[in-house]
Amino acid sequence: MKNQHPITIGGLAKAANVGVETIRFYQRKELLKQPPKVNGFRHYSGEDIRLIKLIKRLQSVGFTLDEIKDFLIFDRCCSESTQVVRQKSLHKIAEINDKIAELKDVVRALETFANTCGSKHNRSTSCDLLDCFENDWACCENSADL
Amino acid sequence: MKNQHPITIGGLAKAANVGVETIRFYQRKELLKQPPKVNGFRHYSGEDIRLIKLIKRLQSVGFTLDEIKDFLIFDRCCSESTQVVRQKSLHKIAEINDKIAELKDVVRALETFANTCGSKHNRSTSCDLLDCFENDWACCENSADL
DNA sequence: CTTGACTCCGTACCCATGTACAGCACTTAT
DNA sequence: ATAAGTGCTGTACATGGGTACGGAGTCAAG
Repeated sequence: MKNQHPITIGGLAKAANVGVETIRFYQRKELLKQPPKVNGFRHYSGEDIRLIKLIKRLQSVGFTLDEIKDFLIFDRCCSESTQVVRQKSLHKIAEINDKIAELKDVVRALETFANTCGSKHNRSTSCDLLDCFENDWACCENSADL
Repeated sequence: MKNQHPITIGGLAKAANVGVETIRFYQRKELLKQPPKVNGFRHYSGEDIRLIKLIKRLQSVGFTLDEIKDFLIFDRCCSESTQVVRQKSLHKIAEINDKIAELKDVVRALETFANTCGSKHNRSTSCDLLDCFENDWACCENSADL
């Protein structure tokens, strides 16, 4: 009886749908902790699979690996008071809400573009798209710089 | 009377709040058209300022330079039918809406984390944050991979 | 006219996020 | 017993998005 073969790096890669090199890279970056080694082979757990999927998901909505690492760290290592952790979470929430608002603006601008500029033929000005964005965004001449 | 000194690359950089090198980089990448040269010096317009600010703004919400270039091109060069442009815009809108939905999930997960895990002291499990994300996200074991 | 600030062009370098590969060890099937 | 297959370590390369720099030309003020 072969003993319940453990998750090695290849299996983890397959399960989490990333390359083995990516896992090693995340370990070097300390996004993933080094798992216990048996005979020089690393043995992973189901939690590692979930963690990698979480990382990929957060990445896909615009977090950098460093940001993700921060997140995981204020969970994983409890040196910080829960107050501090709470603060950071709230801060992050605010940031994300800002981003959502920006994205909504982009959607509105694109809708305007699709409905008017993109469908009419009076394309006299050189940059309708720019106009759409500026109207729906109120950014450019007047507001503080990005 | 000094003749209305024209916008040179340095002025543009200052006005758009980017480095000179960034502007040249965008020109190499064809995100910005080459402006007319006078005595070998490029002269920019107010539209260039607005354009760079737009690029930076789009970038900050997650567009790559290539995507932005596509956008600007289906505005600028009218080789494509308005139908096609319309289609592309609608497609992009759908993508952004997906992203907004994902970001909202992240916010909910973080709120849960801040309100419960982050504030309690019963931190027995090794990864509360992971739990919060999975609960508010329904991703990990069951859904199709990312 | 000289000096300093600015421009031009080209190339090289930087950081983030991987991806590939070389060289060796260990297990397992044939 | 040997060849596949996987793992380990370490280093090198790739791509996106810039950033810096050297050497030369230009322009405007003193």
